Amino acid sequence: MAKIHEVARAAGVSISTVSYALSGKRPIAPETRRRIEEAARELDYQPNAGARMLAGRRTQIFALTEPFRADTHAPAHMAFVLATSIAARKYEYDILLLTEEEASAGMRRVASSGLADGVLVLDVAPDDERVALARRIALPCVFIGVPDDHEGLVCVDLDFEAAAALAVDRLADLGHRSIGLIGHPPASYVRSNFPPRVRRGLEGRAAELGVDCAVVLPEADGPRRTPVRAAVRELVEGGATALVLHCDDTSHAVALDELAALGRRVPDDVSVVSVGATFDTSAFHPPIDSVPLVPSASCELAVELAMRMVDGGDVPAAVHLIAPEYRAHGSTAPPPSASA
Amino acid sequence: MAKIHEVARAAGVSISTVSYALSGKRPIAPETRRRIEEAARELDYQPNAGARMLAGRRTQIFALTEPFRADTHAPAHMAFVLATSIAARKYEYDILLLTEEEASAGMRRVASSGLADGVLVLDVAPDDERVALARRIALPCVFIGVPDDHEGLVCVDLDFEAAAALAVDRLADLGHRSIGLIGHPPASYVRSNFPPRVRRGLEGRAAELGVDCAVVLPEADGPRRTPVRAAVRELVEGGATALVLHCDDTSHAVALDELAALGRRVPDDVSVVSVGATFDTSAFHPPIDSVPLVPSASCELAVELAMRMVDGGDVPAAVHLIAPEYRAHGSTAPPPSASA
DNA sequence: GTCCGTGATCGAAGCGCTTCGACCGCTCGA
DNA sequence: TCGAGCGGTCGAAGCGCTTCGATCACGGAC
Repeated sequence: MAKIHEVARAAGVSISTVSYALSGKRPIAPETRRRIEEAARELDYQPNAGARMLAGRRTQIFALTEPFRADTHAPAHMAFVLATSIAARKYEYDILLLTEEEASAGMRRVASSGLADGVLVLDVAPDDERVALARRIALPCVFIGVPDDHEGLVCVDLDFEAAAALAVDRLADLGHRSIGLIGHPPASYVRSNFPPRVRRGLEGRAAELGVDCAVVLPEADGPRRTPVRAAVRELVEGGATALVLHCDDTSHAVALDELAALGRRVPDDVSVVSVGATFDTSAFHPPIDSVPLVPSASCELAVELAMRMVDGGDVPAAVHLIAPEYRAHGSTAPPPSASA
Repeated sequence: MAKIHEVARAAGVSISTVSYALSGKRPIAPETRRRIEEAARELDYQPNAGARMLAGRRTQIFALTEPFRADTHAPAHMAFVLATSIAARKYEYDILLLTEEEASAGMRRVASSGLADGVLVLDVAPDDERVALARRIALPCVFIGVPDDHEGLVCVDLDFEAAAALAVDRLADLGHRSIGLIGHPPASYVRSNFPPRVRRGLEGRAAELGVDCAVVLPEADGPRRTPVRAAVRELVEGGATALVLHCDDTSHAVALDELAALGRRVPDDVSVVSVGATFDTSAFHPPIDSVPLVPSASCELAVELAMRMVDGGDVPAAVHLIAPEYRAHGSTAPPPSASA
């Protein structure tokens, strides 16, 4: 709770010199700077947040709007919140949490009270109500996810189409001619923005390559995940030699379990690739190849763009897609027919 | 982005009158107040956050420290974060997120820069490092959870001992003389503060009432939850006529599934009670009686205490335990032997 | 030797709000 | 009738910081 004038007195300089020394905005003699820094350290000086906001026109705060919908997949979203927070701290920014109904009312409030320098929008729905708001408020907004109508917005996201296509490429390269997708529950294809993109990417690239492609979207249910098991059986018995998984971690585990129950070995009998997972697919038995969704990648880019906007740099209003990356863990191989 | 002087001009009064009218801290003539409120509404006036912090010595912000440990159960913690945020908004407070390593460094930073009026501590470990920090900083701190060493701290939590005891009471009242507890994985009994309290409460009350009591702590594992199934079998075959569940939602579902697989009906053959669950146990098949852990109850009390401390009221440094509540959903009945 | 440019530092003016003390006119009790 | 008291309002002093000139000493160029 030391104040700047105490530091100034301790260092034998004026208040403004302290400010310039600490911000580096004007040249200060090395010896003077040293004294000031030492005094600041000894007094445990931290500039008062309110005063800084008022005088500096910078709050050093980003608002994070996160609706926490009932169907929000908690672990994944926690990972995004965490990644955002860590990315922001690298620029000395803090995160103010705006939840629920507050996601919209809060955005407005934060904008007009000048509580934050920018807004990061998480858990984006295809028809997100925050889109309209983002266009209206005079605050940099970055969407992590892509709403249907994203004109004039700055969005960041994994290139899900390319991610799915990458998985298809890999499998096709190995000689697979028939692959199956186990997706999220059907409801997710309405509420979230990315499941349809994975499906599109997969089917599109499969068509380009002349690869057969079946899609099953198992309903969500209890711990038995019966629909997932049924999906695995359906696809494998239908002749698929490779499975692409785009679903939650439990479904991954259940799918592997079902393959084992069917006596199909991975990767000898069936190849498996995960697309868009935020969890660690190398921890499964067996470890699974993955084209992951990396929260820190999206969040770091989002924060970087937000910072540029705050600093007055101009950032193209566009969807900034992050290139996918294939992580091999040994769950893919040529199909049995090819080696036979 | 309207400023107070614009409101003052529009309403034909001085700046201070606007401030008093809006804060209610001095009597203002009804007609004047009306004009001011109207002007504020029309200009969409929101006091500037920085100016307010500086002049008012109130930030209207609570910091929330949430370490997001790897073993943190995401859905439960998201529920707490959300509940805290909602509780805080009732007092017009916002939540600033402090995560990870930042949980400690951030507490210090927030305290000495005056960014928040108080700190809410979530996901408390028995030997939490934030305890020492809380004693050192000059900011109201409220722990949601009880660390081992809580002297001088303000803590809020469900009375887990009483919750477990309540479950035992209910079962004993119905005539059960042998009950089994299926708890969290053993590791949780070291890392978290509440599992041991449930166990203590259960065993203690069971001993008082002369009820047999067996405890199994199944290891965490994959989606099959084999250890949970084994635990159910072990307890039921060991003669338990009632199960107390203190574990995650998947384990609940698996336990019910295993009972069904064993041909034991709930509640006719086996009674089941859940203790300390944050999820909805009435959604299971069959619905399960519950002595729940209600995030909003803990968080609302925590925020209320924090507000009192901010307002200078004195709050006893103590563990504020919340009385448990029994929610019947039809999963308990007298044991078969009693009715036979 | 004078002048000017430059690096280093300082003083003071805000930033937009809250709050203290003062003021003014009115009512009511003595 | 007079003054105390009070409801209602205003002006101004900060809150702690950033930042814009201004200042000053010093060296090099002419």
